[in-house]
Amino acid sequence: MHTLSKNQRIIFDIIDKSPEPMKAYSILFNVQKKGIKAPLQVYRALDKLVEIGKIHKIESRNAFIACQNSSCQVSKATAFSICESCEKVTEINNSSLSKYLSNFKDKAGMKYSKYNLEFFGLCKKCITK
Amino acid sequence: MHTLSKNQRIIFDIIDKSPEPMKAYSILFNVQKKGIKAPLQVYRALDKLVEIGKIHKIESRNAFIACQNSSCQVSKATAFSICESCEKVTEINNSSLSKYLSNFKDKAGMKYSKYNLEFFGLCKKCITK
DNA sequence: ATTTAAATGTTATAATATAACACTATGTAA
DNA sequence: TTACATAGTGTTATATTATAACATTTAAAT
Repeated sequence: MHTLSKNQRIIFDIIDKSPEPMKAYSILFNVQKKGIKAPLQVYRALDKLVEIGKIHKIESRNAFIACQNSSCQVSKATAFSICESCEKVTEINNSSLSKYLSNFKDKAGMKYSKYNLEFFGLCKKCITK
Repeated sequence: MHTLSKNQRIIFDIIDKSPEPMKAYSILFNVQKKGIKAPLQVYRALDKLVEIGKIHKIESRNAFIACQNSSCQVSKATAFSICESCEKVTEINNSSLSKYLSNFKDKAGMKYSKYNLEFFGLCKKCITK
């Protein structure tokens, strides 16, 4: 198991505690009191945390959330639901979906090693508003 | 059917002719000779073109490609394959996949109106290298 | 013709991300 | 335990991506 470095730990903890995806500069602002002063320090930690699967990047939002799936060691098969009204993001952990996508082959004959899926819509709360 | 405005036409044409996804500032550079001078002119056209489904944004690359699918009027169900070596991007047009994803419901009870899927891997050419 | 909506042009600036370089800590293997 | 390699840190500067605000023009709809 990977041991997080000091900066990686600080940055993972703040993302993990956040109820919503965090943007890099918001993370930076929040960790300045802990001595992390420069964007690059944040981005380096983010890169590593993504690489080892502790966090995921929500590409359509340029934001990061902690992995919700304890068995997820690397970010090679990710799916998220995103509410376009309240911006709540949830990691989807559905074995039927992941099986379907992991086995998907298209006619171009590409060998896929990774995928990322983002669903957009309205969450339960926002539907009724 | 939507008629493109002058800037929209210029910007669509250059994306449509490009063999690979184009980034906004690369588009800007290429259309300066046609009188489009400012980033905002490009972004406004891109926004509109995405909205009407003439182009798609490849979120993981911050780049834009013309829609390959003549029946695709709006960008509400998109899937792409991306070669991580040569960066070739292809729009996937697979009815089994789109049916599966359009009908997908997860336990959170969200109502999905849109999805975007990106597969990553190596294309045929790059596998053999 | 008048009104409305959509698109344009322009300047400035915000937000996101990386390059380059010097240095420090940690793990590993002789 | 020293040497060596690898990963991580700190820092300044800068590149890249994207939007705000406001004035004006064009196109479409009544």
